[in-house]
Amino acid sequence: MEIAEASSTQKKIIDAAIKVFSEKGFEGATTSEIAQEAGVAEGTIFRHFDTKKGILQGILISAVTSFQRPQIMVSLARMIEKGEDHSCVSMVKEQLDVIEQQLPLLKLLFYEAQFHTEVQEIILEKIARPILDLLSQSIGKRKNMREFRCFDSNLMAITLISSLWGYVIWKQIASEEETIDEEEALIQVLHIWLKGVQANLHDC
Amino acid sequence: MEIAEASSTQKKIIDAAIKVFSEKGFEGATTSEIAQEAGVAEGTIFRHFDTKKGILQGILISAVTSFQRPQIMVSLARMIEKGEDHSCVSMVKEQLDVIEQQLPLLKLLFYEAQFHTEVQEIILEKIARPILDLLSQSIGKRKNMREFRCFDSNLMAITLISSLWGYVIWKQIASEEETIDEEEALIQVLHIWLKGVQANLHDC
Amino acid sequence: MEIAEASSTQKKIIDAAIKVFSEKGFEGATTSEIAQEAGVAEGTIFRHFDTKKGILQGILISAVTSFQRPQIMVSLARMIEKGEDHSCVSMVKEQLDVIEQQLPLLKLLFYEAQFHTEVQEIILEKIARPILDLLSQSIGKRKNMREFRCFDSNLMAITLISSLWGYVIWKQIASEEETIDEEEALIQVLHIWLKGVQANLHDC
Amino acid sequence: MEIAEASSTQKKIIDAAIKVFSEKGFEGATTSEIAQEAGVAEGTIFRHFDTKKGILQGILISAVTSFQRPQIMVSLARMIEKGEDHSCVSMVKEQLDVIEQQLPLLKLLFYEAQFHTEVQEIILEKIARPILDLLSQSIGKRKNMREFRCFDSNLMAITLISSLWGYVIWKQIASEEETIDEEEALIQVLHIWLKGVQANLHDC
DNA sequence: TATGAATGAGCTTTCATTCAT
DNA sequence: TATGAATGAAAGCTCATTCAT
Repeated sequence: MEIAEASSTQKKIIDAAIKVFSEKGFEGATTSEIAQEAGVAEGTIFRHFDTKKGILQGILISAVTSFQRPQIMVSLARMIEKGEDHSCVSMVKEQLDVIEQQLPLLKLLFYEAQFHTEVQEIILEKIARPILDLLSQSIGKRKNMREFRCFDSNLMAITLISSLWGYVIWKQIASEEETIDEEEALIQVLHIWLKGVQANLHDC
Repeated sequence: MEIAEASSTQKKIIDAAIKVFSEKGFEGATTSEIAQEAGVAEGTIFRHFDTKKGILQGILISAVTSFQRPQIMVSLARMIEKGEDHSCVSMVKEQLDVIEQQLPLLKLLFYEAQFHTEVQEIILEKIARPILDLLSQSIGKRKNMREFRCFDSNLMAITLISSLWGYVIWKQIASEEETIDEEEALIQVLHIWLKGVQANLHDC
Repeated sequence: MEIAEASSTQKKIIDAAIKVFSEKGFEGATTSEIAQEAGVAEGTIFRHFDTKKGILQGILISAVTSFQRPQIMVSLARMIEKGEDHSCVSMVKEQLDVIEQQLPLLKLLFYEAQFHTEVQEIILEKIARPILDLLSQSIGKRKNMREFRCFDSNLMAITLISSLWGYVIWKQIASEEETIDEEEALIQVLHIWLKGVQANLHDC
Repeated sequence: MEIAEASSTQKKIIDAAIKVFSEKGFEGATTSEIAQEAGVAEGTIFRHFDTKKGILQGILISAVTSFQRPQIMVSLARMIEKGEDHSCVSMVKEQLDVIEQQLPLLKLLFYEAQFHTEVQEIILEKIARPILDLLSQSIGKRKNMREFRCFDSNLMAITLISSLWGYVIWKQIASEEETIDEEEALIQVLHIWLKGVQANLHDC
């Protein structure tokens, strides 16, 4: 399994880079630190990636695979199509925990996108757009059934995603504060959104 | 007026640093670039700030003044207390534009907060917390009047703020796309939230 | 004398670089070695020259000044115009010693010219061409007086220069061998050339 | 025929190294580039040569074979012994073209000789000295016949070689200029030298 | 106080060389 | 024997910081 082994070095570097970039930011991280974390020589990094920026793109490519159609979004879409569903909420909760673990990576990618056009384009086309489309479609179906208000579907999707995002970020920041039960909090966030987008009888 | 002059130099540096940090990020920016942008010698920077990080804190301090109780939040609080108010919406819209102009700075501060504890603390205590308290209080009043659902006030506030934040970020990213009228979009976002938090008669 | 001092750092670097490049070649030399030789910090080099190659160009520029119309060539031109002149020979000898001291630098510049177009162009236009023109003109005058053969003037000049160059190089390489007296050798080289280019009565 | 194959690999490496060294200089060339040019793995180079410098010596050894008694020098020696001979001139011309094709290699070897004693010694003993001896002997014979001036034989030989060398280099550098016919130029160079060394009746 | 040349530690990157396969 | 991934020392270069003026 030579190929597997070859790519295993690459994987080690990617994993180390995710860790170090997440902790220090892209510019704040050093290749020597990444090498050490990966347990390889610094020169080895540059046999696998042309430049330091190349590592970032490598991370992105590997991230695209796992974020392109994240399970949480599929669950959310299902929840939207079927109306609120408590079994669904617990699934969403579970998957939100996964997202939280990757929060530093996500923040890194979204932030660095400002400075690296290639990164921005890939994130937009391969991550943000597919997710948004997925949710927009589900939202559109409910709109057609007159169950959701006839607002802009994208906007409704964004409202949902950013509410969840805001909740996750807040949990991180205010970690030591007295907060309500996590599952309860998630339910409240989803309830607010669901009720917010529900159509009145005489709407539209 | 030497003091005035000194502080004017300081202001020039702060302004230049905001520009350069916003464009390149904190680590990506160089003090020499900031000096050039400010029209001062590189050494001069270090008469006003001990270290590069000191400039970031300087920015933060000057930002705290303008963000501590930003007009937009006051308007939002008023809107919450009085119920939806169209005159209020147009004010919110106006102030959201101001926010948008400072978006790079805000993103910078929020992002760098991860890596610099002092920055994080100041943002939390001087910006995030006051804003959240302001909104939470207004929300609390409506809750007491049984007009808002008896959800966690902080959570409701976060849902509102992050919906608006998400909307602003999306506008930036998807700038060239066909989007609905900005004012209409803002109204939709606020409507979703307002309806989402409104109490049913038999709630709680 | 601040200006003098500022440029003195630059001069120190140039002088050190001439020494190190001459000893190790351009690629074989390191900037750290140059810095050490110059007695400055390595970083200082890059305040004065953008890149390592920039140092080479800096050397060239300073060399152009001293080689553009080297005294030896003026003496040679005079010798050519007046016919052989023993006082002239001793002057040429003297100046040839100067050239010899700068031999490593000259070899460096001529050799590196192969790899750096900018260097090549400057050497050609600012050093080689003026020298060749100077000699060609003097040769031309004698040709017009029917005292020199009607060969190509440039070619005659090249024959002279390269004979001298060959002699100097040989002296270096075969330094420890028994060689004839230097002044005598020089006279012989010049005699060969002078007799070689002299016109017969019935020439042309 | 493993030995034959091995040596063929070695030859491929030598040929590639000549090309790459000629184009980039010794220090400027990389072993990876040589490997690629040779169509072998980088590691393979080090099965045939201990170090990078070893390749240079390998080149030198293979060059010694072809330069030790180059045909052009034999032709020149014959020309000297017999006096000017037009059939000889055209042969010299032909062989000078061969030299020109190997000019980069020759320049490389002569230049690098400065930095590598072993290279210098081999060039001196195996190339320069034999050539010089060959010409000196022929010159000596004419001197004995009172047909050449009683100058130092080595010096006369050097004058001849460097005139030709200077001519070849000049052709390269000033390639795009209007120059006289190559054969005519060569004849002029040789005429200048021949007439320059010819004895007057009452010489010595 | 403001300057900007100098600093030197530390960065990203290169490359001759090694070695398990 | 040939391979090419891995190595790590050292390269060129950057930049926050200092300090004499």
